[in-house]
Amino acid sequence: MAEEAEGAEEPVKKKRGVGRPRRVDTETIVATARRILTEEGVAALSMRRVAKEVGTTPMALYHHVRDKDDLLMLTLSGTAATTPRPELPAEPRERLLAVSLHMHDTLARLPWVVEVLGLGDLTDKGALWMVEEIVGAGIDCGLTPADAVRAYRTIWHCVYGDLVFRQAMRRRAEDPDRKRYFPDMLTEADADELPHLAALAGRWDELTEDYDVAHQLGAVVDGLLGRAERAPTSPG
Amino acid sequence: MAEEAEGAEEPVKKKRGVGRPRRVDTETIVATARRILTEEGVAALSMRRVAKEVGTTPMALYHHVRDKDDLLMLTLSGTAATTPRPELPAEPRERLLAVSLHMHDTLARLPWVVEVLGLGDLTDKGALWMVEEIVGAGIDCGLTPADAVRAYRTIWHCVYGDLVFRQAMRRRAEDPDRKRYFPDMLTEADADELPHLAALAGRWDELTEDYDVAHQLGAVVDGLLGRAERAPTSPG
DNA sequence: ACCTGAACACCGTTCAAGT
DNA sequence: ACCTGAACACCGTTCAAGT
Repeated sequence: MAEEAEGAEEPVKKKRGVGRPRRVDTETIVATARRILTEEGVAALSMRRVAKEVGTTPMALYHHVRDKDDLLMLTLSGTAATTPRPELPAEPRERLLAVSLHMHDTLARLPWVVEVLGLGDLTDKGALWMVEEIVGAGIDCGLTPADAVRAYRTIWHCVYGDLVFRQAMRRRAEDPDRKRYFPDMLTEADADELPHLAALAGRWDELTEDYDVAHQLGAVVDGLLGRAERAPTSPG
Repeated sequence: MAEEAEGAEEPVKKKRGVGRPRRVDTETIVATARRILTEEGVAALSMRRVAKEVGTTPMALYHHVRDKDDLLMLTLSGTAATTPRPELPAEPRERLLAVSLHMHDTLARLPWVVEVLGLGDLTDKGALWMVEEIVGAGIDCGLTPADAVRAYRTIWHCVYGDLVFRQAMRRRAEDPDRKRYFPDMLTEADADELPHLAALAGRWDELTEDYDVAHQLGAVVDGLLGRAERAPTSPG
């Protein structure tokens, strides 16, 4: 029984390179795509590249996936399971914040996942526990189930937005001859129309780097919980 | 000489199909790209397509823009000016909310802009008044300038996230044979591990459609303003 | 059922050469 | 300075045919 479980669990990989190309199975295709994404990012993934690395023709892939977007979504499944599930505080507001931050910090290490998530689907079953915890904690804080879902969505937007623009910032930092726009585009003449921005221009980069998602999420959660925030969180 | 001036000022367009192609200028290139983006979206934009519509070779474009990303960023300039600037309430918290919503509603009508903004730069000078107003309103509500910038960034993440996933939802709705993942992936067996999600699965689509950015932003702003929210906003 | 070969209609960008 | 032609090294996807 131990062996059976072991064999069923083990991913196939390209163990036998000798014989003629074998029939490919969907999991090999998805796993290969996931490896390319992890190592080189979304821009490096092409159907032809996956086919080549799997040892088949591009068209063979279309027997297992509908199209490239479908393949991208399939690569998400199982990624949440690669990060251990943390211990969570019992107090619901703290639990809500802890899960939100766990979500953020996990994804910050998986830049390709952020790009694929923009396609908009929750496809990794192993990630649903985070949604469950956030919604559950919201309810425990006094929100209605519907409001807890709305709160989850808003928190997700904050997390996702931070990740997207953090990645954009990193890309820009890596390409040194990239043009800068804001705040460099501001001239002295703009100080009349845009006084605060003109005053802050010199500190903009510093403020961008200082941006602390954890702190901001704390404030956002306070707002989302509203009056429920001050409801008695009975200390035992 | 009159002809020379006429030719120089007037945007070229394809008025004269007869003669050999004229020298192209950057603004024509950018305007053509912007038209393609407006009419057909980011996926339809290619350097070759722009070159063809401008009446030149792909390589001529590289004399005016660094690369495709650069062209994309240049297309943003001037788009904010296409939406009239609204009257804003005087009360700072309401002004903050009104500008944030104006930002959202403007971009909801410009889906290609949302895609390009993911590149991460504020390139349209005509859009900066919104940042100025949000930061200014934050300061008027009692935030420090630094906290007002952080608040602006968090609000922007909420706005951007909503737009991205709203667009993804629309895309999915337009492709009827696209696979659905959540909540369809939930089985009865998941009700143990994911009780709230299982209970809410049937209402998920309804809750997604009901999501009201204005309402959520109101809560987020409350949280961001924190105690300053109740500070006296001296009426004179 | 699953896979292949060839083809269609494209990409972004470099390079050396022209005017 | 500005533009061109040809080339390089790719794309996603369709179709008809093979086993």
